[in-house]
Amino acid sequence: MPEPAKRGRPGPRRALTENQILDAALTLLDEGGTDAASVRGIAAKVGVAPNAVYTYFPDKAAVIKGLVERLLGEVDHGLFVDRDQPWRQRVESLALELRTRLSAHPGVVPLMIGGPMDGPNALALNERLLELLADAGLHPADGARAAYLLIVYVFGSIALEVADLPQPGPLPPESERIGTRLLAFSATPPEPYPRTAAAAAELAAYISTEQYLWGLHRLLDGITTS
Amino acid sequence: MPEPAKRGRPGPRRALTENQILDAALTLLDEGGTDAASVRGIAAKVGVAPNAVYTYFPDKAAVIKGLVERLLGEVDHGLFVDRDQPWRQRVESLALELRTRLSAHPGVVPLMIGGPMDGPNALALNERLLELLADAGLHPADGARAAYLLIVYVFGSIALEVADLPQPGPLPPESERIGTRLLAFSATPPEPYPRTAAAAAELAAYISTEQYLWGLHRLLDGITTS
DNA sequence: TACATTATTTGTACGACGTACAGAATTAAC
DNA sequence: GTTAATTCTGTACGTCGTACAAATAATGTA
Repeated sequence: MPEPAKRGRPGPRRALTENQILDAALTLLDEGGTDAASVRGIAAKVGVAPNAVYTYFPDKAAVIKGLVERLLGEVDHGLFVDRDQPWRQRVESLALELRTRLSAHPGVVPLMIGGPMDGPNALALNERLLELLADAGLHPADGARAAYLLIVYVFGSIALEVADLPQPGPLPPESERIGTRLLAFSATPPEPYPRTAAAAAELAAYISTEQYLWGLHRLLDGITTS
Repeated sequence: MPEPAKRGRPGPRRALTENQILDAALTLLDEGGTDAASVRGIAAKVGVAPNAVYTYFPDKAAVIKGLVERLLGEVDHGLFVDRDQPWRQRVESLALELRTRLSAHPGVVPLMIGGPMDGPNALALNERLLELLADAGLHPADGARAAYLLIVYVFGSIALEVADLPQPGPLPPESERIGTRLLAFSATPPEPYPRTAAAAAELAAYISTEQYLWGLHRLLDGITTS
């Protein structure tokens, strides 16, 4: 929505766009963890003075907010708006899609939990979920509560996963912690401990996804039998 | 566990203790929010130079960790270790106790989610929950999964509450459109019901607790019918 | 009592952070 | 060519976490 333009115009060759800034922020978060998204770092990444960022965003919080919004905007609604599909499958698609999108950028999760998610895309997703549950035949009141439960589950699950993962580059000194965690949470204790960090990460990913689905099914059972 | 002491001894009047530092940190968090717990602020609160804190904690993260641990150490185990009580009630007691403890200090929640919770008290709680579920007759594998689900639910719920996400609003008026009703308790309360801020807070507290219990029951239903 | 030893606290300093403000640079409209 | 609008930079302030060395005060030993 660019204003109709007044007298004078752009600036000097316009070195920046909002999306470049968000790209830089996301890259930094992905490779350096939650604390790596500094305004100065972002500016450096796009080759600009630190305060140039403030031409496009009022403050750092706005950058984060924009980033979260863009991420949420990427979720594929096509997966769960199809009214001909069984509703449980649609909920599952939504939950899995969200999880996939978010855990692809673990550094973002603490930031998005840190502040209110009231952007248009967040609200749109909320709305979709409510519609979906209404399609499932739930009374609006029950639909709202079920939506709450599902949202809590999705975000809680991701937050827990992220909190457990090593934030910065190198993996933790000992994979012992992963081992005990899996022992506590997984159905079958990993008989052979993962040798390499990559194997450990892969196993953890598999188990946590499987875990996630199991919990989701229990949730759905709870909702339907109420 | 103070070392047996060598030759010389204390310092100059020992102005500090770990607990005083944690107290100051908690007070700051309570009255100023998550960002208010700065090392300098803590030091000022106990009337000491900023770096004096580093005599007792290696860094700020350790202070936070100590604070979380102390908080978790305060949960009353007596409420749910009684094997003669019905297990569902015991789980409920644990979940509610945790929620009460944590939402009494909302500023702490993002901090505790920010890092792994691997302190002794956290692990002890985990252990208690697993024992409880074992008492309930759940197969160890199912117990572990149920524990995961419950933990996700408890922390996710609290995190969501703290993050000011859209929670289900007042239930009665069913004629309203489903989407807009959810907005009733998000970021800025529009015009509806509560007149005073105190009344609104009270109502919100009631609703979110009630919501929490409902979700918990759905969870428990899901677990038992699996 | 005097001394040496040790734990605690402070003084000072550094680098990184978010961001405010004034000006330079650049472009478009007149 | 002048003018007005926009974008970016230079510089600066206050705050943060925290490292290092010196000052302080209490203790155990002599």
